[in-house]
Amino acid sequence: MKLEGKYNPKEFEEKLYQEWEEKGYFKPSMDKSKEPYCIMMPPPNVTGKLHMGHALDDTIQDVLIRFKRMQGYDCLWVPGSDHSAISTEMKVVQKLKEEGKSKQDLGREKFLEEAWKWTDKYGGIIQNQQKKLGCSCDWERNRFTLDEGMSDAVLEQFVSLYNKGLIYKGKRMVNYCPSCKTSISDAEVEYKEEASHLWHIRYKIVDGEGYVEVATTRPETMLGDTAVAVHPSDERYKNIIGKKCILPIMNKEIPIIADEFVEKEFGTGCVKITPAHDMNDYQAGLRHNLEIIEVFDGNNKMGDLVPELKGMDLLEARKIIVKKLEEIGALVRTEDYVHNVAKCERCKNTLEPKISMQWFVNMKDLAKRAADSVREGKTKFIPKRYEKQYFNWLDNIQDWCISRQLWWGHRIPAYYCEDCMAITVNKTNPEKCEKCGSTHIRQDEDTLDTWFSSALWPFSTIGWPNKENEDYKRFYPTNVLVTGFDIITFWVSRMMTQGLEFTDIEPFKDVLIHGIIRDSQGRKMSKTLGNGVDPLEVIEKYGADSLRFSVLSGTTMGNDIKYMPEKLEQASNFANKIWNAAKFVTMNLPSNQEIKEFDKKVYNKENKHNEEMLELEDKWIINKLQKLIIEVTRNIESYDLGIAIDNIYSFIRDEFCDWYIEMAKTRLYSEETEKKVQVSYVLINILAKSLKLLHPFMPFITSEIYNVLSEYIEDNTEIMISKWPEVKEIEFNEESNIVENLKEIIVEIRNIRAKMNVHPSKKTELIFVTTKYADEIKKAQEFIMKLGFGEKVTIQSDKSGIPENAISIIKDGIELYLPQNGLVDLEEEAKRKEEEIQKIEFEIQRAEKMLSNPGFINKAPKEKVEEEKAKLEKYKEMLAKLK
RNA sequence: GGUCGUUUAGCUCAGCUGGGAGAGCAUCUGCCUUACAAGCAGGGGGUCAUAGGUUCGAGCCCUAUAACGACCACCA
Repeated sequence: MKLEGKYNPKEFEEKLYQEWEEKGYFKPSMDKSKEPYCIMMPPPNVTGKLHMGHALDDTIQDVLIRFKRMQGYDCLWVPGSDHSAISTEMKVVQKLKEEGKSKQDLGREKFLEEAWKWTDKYGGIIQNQQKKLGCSCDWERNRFTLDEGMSDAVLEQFVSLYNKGLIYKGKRMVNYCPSCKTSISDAEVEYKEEASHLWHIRYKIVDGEGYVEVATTRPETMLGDTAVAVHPSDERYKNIIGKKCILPIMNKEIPIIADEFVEKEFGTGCVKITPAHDMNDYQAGLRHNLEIIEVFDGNNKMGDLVPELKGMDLLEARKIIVKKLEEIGALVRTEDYVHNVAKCERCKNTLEPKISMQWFVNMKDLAKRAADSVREGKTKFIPKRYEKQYFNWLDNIQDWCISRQLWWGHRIPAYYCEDCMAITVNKTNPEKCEKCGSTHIRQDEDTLDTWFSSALWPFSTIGWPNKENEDYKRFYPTNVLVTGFDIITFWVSRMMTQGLEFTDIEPFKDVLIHGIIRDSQGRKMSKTLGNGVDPLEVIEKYGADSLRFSVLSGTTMGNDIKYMPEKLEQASNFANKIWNAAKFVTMNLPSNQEIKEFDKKVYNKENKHNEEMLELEDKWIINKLQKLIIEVTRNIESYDLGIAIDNIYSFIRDEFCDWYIEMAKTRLYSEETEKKVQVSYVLINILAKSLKLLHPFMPFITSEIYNVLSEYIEDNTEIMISKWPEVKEIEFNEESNIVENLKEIIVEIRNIRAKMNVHPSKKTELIFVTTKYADEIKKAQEFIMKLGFGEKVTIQSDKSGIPENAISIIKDGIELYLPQNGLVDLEEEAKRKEEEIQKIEFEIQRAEKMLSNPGFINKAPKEKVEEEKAKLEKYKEMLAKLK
């Protein structure tokens, strides 16, 4: 079989994926003799579409899984999706709105029906896109966070934490999103700078002269002020502490209190305290037992403190209040001011701190344990610096607000007795109150934070809480979690806390953190900017392999990646190059039987190559490949995927295509079958092995080509289930060095010819003067002649008979002379030689300087000193020959 | 305010535990050499942000500075 036509990924990518899936290659074998390896895919939003971030995240995981699978591990990669409470509910609400309906109109049950319909309609899209990318995950184990099993896990989690006293219900100030109409956790708050004003207002002091001046960014909250605070050690205000002042508009007396949290330097050093609408004020209010007066109603409109403002929009009311303050002379001045405003991570609207009854998880001990695990190195972050981010979050953690005023999600399994008010928390719907036995019970209306369920992902996906589940027993804990740094607080830290709590072990050994993909201008890709790149369009145009290559080549874990279309060009050019190289290799082959016969002769008893079966250049490329195998294996194992793929790239392109294939041609075109078989064997094997190395990165093209090659080689399984190449001992170092020298000489010949503008058709005699390498050069003369534009290769032991004006090229142990034959400009050649001499003299100076430095001689490692000495000798010798 | 990251060729970025600066793209020169013009061969281009320090030796380690970026904190 031969490869034909041009590289066209569309012709085989889809087909191959189907074959892999049908043959069950994505599923683990559960073979006990193999070591398990497991990755849980971070679940994307169930109704989401693939974006570049997923493409990167999935590619990394697929590389690791495919690599480990080839290394002989029993691999499981579990895909899935997340119900994404807020974002999905928002989408469904939006859809209903377009139909003129509201959530409340429908009621809970009907709404959930709609949400499921929505999920069924848009769910699964991303899975198909991941298939296009080549993800080798086990789709039969695909999970959804609202699945029955996963929901059961959440119930188990909630009830267990509740029974341990780690979950409690309480009235607290939480971040409330007026747009999503739910409370959210601290992690879901984003702060954004916003230009605003600082209004300075003065409150008249009772029983005394003058005023206290406070500053606020939210004058509309002043209606709910219940105190003014100053710093206890602030000399300016010592005498008014304990006095009262009059709150304008409300015309009521509020106390002046002292509290450490006040910054003396900020503004006037006096702060108005509105416990109902500010986190700090709330805390201060608790400390000083202040009355909590809510200014806004449940819909985030003005309440009825001032009848004329009732129901008014907040900003509207602000204007009126400012105007009123101005009228009564309470407004001192207005100043432009930029400050941070809390925004909802989901909808980007401004959050409102709100006191309400919510469910919380007491995080302190859970967080400490999770942090300690990483401190003790039981779970490692790559790169390590992200551990700081993780510690920073966990070490300063607040209790986690887990209740959401949403319907789409896991409903809180708490039941209230309408008779005795007791709470029953139970996995299954209780029939009666566990305290008084009343049947008048109703379930809590709220659902749980999405992240509460995704915190269980590493084990709830494989059967937990059933600890006897085969998958759970075999694959937990998982090996590595691959995700972006933006999700460390949301997800990684929570999986760690819950994993340790429920399974007593870290849910993953490594946490591999990657950056985000930015647009070509370095901006974050976002819907609002419309600068997102659709991976599917990229696949359509360049193929999945090119996309995968482009997100990994030249990157480092943890650093952001700029999207560069040029990189896709590079990738697809590379793929095209491989395609053509493979086409060439399969073009002039002897029969596969002959090659396989040769294969049997090529290894001796010690499983080392039979030297007599191989030519010099064969040994060189084998040596190079062996080094590559070791490199790439190490690179992938240390997660240096960018380095790994670039190493493979330069081997295939620079060594195999540019040199070896060219060297191979003379033998391949020869009439002698033996030579043809020999070189074909090497070509096929080097290609096959480099394809194996490349397969985790570019699974499609490597597979398509390997299917053709496999009939010629012993290891004729499909590449994705073939064995990862191994090297016991690197062979042929010496031969490799000789070829490297010859390559340098050939480059020099080309260089001279290029400088002198010699047409390729004009050949010259190549006279080698060497005693050391005469045999090798003789063996290599055919390819030397071809690549060095020679018409004839002569090898001699001295310079006799060489014309005086011949061009000389001197390398370590090898001299080459090119008779002029009028090819070359004499002056140019003299100049070139002079430059060459200067270069060598410079090298000699450098080495001599180093070697005359006593510090270097005494302190540098011996090998290094020897190396420099050897270099000096080499250059001196070269110089002597040149002159 | 705290923590961290980045700064290397015209552009985008690599550079593993310190031991002669690399890639891709762009650019210039010459080639339709029967795998590949989506190509081949060759070339030019860098005070590795700045200033100190450690070291025989620093792009890499330490200190300070600057610019940009991220995260955390949130001061009204």
